[in-house]
Amino acid sequence: MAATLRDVAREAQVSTATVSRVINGHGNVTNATRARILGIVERLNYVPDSAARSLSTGLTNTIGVLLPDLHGEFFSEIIRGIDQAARRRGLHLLLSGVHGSAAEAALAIRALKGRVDGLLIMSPYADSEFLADHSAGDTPAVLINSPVRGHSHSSLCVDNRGGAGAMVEHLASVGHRRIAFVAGPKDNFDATERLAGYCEAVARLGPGVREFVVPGDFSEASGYRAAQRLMTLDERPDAVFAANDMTALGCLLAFKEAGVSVPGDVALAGFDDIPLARFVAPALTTVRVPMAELGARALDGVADAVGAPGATPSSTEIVATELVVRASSGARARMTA
Amino acid sequence: MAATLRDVAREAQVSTATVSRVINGHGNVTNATRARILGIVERLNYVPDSAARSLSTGLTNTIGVLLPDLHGEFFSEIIRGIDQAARRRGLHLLLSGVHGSAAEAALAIRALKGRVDGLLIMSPYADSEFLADHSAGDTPAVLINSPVRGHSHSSLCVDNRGGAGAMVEHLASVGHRRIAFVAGPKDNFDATERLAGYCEAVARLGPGVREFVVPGDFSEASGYRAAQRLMTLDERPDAVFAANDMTALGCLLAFKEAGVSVPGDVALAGFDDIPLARFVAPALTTVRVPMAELGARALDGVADAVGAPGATPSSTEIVATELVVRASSGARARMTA
DNA sequence: CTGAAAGCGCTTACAG
DNA sequence: CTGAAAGCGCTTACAG
Repeated sequence: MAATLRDVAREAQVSTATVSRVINGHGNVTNATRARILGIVERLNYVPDSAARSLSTGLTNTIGVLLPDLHGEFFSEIIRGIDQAARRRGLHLLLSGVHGSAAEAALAIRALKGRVDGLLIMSPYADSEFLADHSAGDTPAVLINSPVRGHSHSSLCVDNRGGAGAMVEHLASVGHRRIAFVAGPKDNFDATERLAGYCEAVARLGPGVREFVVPGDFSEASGYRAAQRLMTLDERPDAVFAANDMTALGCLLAFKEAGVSVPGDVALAGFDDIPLARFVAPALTTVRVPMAELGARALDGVADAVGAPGATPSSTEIVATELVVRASSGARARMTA
Repeated sequence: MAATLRDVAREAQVSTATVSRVINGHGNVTNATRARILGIVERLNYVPDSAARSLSTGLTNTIGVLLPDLHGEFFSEIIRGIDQAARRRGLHLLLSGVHGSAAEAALAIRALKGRVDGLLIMSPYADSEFLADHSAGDTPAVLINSPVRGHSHSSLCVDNRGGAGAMVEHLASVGHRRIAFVAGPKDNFDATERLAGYCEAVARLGPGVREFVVPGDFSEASGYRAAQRLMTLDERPDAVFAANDMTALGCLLAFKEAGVSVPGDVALAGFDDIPLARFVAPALTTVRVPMAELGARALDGVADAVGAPGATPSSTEIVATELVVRASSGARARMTA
């Protein structure tokens, strides 16, 4: 059996209150007693029980993290960011993976009660209404990339719209006019925002540039099909902008197989900047999404809200993206590794 | 304030014991009382407090996961495997990221006391001696890929040795004789096991095949340097087997720059089967490490140990690897996507 | 500077 | 089938 506070107190011939003070560094204790207690703590290898501590303080020093089914790199990058931020603050992370439905997500949130001080939520089902219903209300939460901006919770969004716009402008700036867009899933927030950014930019660029959207679903296969379809067109596009990198890679494959040169015959661009993007030939021009930063900022947001209850400003922050120009867009502009 | 057991009991005009029985499904309660209580639970949106429950039951239904600094894909795959297994068993996951030293890892383990029922540990510092010192002994734990096979804890290892052997045999079977090996870090367990597997296989294959090892450190850059060095040799190898895929990609780059054809002039193989392996040209022959399965099996191991305390068989399981033959090894055998 | 005591929210023998 | 009571291991006003 592991030693308890009482064991230490008995050995030291003091009350548990005194031991507790020493453990928690609450000054008012003689140096002598403190030293004696610390010695015994050491000897007994005493470690406070977190459950007990949580029960009496009402604090767990733990943040619950709800994540959807993310593809590999994103998943790991965002977790890394969250983990680093949590480590800096001495907080623990309770992870809750893929939730296939709103009901599952709700269950996961309930199960976290009493285990966490705050919630970091990235789930397609978690809008602010959902949270109001299930989050017990009193638990601070920040939503990542949530479609609905709640008034009761903070949220953090990737600037998908701005990033897509910047890409369209880049493609236009290096001379492309017929810029097609391979869309993502219609019910995906990132996907629809990127599409919107594309449309806005095209509209902005005026009559020389026209909108042309092909369906896709973020998969490599959908990119492959989209590219095949684009090649059958009478008026082929001179640039293809895919809603994400995997889709762009599918396009690349189809172009290669068809003997269409990238960027010679057609420019290609993606979104995300997955690690593969640098390695394919030609290297893929894309929009970088700073996942680690997103995770870290979200964690910081929750931690701040936990620290200053009530004073939650319930903001909506936008995380900027970065245009990464590589060979595939056929730009003669600066090249990035 | 969220409702407590007592609130429910008061409303239902029963004791907290009865409510507790209903909540936990302990049969001996009238259907009438049960229904009444359940109704109130619903109305008050009562959710049991986990900290309190943990304190009185001594169980947290949570497994602590200690991970080192893994590169992206591995990290996410292993977590995914762990998460799925945990979900199946209704367990929560407390994540503890990168630990740069044994002291840090020890601190992390201590901090988990009272928060977890068991430990899943993947850390270069966590051998069984370390665990005996810090794990409070009573917490079941399984080590992933730990260099030391403890007698007090179970461990799970990737069959690095067998995988490397299989690769050497594959390369030999398609006609290669001068098979060089680009090693990994000397203090890395995976790396040294792979090297050992290579050496054993070379010895097994007899006089026609000789051992030739070049240093490396798992990085792409080290592969690049190794390949350059190999090309200066009087007797160039006809196959290069790198200790991991990133190293192999470095070799590939060096070969390409030097105008050395792969697999025409030299065959190339890696280890890990990172996603990139399929995408490079030529696609990389490699050894797949089933990370998700590794994670899932480790979680299951901990959960079983938690369920059956004392009866821990403290086994050492080996997780099989899989030879993945692609174009880079120049095999005329079956090709895998 | 130190201690006695109540309390955090639950569970669980033990009686009845 | 149900309840009174003790206990899980800590923290924290409140006294002294």
